[in-house]
Amino acid sequence: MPNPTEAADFSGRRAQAARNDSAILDAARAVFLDDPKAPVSAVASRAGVGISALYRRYGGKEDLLRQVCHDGLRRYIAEAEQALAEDDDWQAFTSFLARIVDADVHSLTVHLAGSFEPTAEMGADAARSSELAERLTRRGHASGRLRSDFTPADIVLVLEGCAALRFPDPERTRRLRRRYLALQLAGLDTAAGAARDTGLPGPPASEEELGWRWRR
Amino acid sequence: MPNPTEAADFSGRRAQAARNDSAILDAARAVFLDDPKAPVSAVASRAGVGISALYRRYGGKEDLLRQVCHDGLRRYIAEAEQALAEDDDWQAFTSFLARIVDADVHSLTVHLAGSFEPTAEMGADAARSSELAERLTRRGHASGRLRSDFTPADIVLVLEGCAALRFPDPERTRRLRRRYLALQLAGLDTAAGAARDTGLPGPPASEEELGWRWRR
DNA sequence: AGCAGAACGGAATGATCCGTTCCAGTGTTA
DNA sequence: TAACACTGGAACGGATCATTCCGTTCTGCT
Repeated sequence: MPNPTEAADFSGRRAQAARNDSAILDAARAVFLDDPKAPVSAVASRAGVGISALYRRYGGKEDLLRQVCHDGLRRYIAEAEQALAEDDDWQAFTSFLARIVDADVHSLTVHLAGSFEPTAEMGADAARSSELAERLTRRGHASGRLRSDFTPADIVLVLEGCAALRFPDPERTRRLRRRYLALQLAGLDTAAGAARDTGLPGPPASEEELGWRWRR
Repeated sequence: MPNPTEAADFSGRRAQAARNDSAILDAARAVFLDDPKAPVSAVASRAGVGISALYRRYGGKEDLLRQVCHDGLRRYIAEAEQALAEDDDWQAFTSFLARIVDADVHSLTVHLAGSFEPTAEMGADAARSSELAERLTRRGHASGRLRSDFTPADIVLVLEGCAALRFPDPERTRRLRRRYLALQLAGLDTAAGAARDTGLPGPPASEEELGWRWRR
């Protein structure tokens, strides 16, 4: 039996299995992004496989949902870390938002929340993602350009507003989301003159308010 | 038989019928706002009436959906007209956005689109609402404060981003939406210094792109 | 008082949808 | 060629939901 870690070039059935692994996850992401309540069969047919190929890998729909969501969370963290690696503080902050919008990773988490029982590991990753967002916000403030009444919780809701925009063509969707992200950044950036007279109204969302979706 | 136009003070069954008329529409708005695919029975129980009271008034679910949506469209128009009555150009523009956000009327249209066959009258009202939005945008530009690359199509998407924010408490939802509306207005308002260096990226949405939801 | 019927609540119906299981077929490995 | 891993998709069973139907209550009128 070949070493399963070097999963490079299998032929026939094994190759198909390896291809199916990612095909199913990709399909699941695409399908559930479009409709969180889509049937499992839609994922299978989008992936070009039978239902059994899917059930061989996942214990059930909830399991699949969880994996897709957790995968999205991991991407979120990866993007945040990449952004954090930028030298310029303001650049780190803005590129983070742009990255998340481009990766279309936020709506995944948002729309799927509450449709499965989260694992402990997901909880840990979620905590890590919050911490990263906070670091990014601090760097934004440190740059002197981010308006002072902007909080990490605002990141979540700004991204959510962008993620709500959806069009048939994914690339067009990305471009339009960028347009409104730019608009909000203009409102955020004191170097652009924003926040000259008034602060943002109302308190930002609390942690508890943001966590509400996850309850089922 | 009493004159049905003066629907003021009926007693007993008639009064209940009159009350149910609005109770059902209110319930339908609330329920479908929360979940566009909610069952008809959910609307009935929320309204505190039986299913038959509902089917007595509407030909079916699609009919109900259509009425709710058309009602929302009419409110949209009413708010736009009120805003247009403001003296100050910039005030007219901003208060329009605030009004629509407060009335939570936009997400209604957005989420329900495509789930019913629109009537000709709805088409006419939709055209009217576009025209009003365009007038409001022109006044924004006339005030000299609205950044020049902002178009009427942007209104739709800004509102859509706000409408995507949703929390268990409606009042809290309203407040938080206002927060992000304010953020976007800050990015829109050249008097706040926005748009000093860069324009918004990407072209705005076209009419066709915005109309895509209505196709079924 | 007594009747016709408007209006109602909610159970019954019938169809559809969907998650999951099952099985026969196919290529792979030894 | 025998054992096996994997697959596609049909079949099953439960759940959901729009709609219909029926028995009851209340109103307005004679």
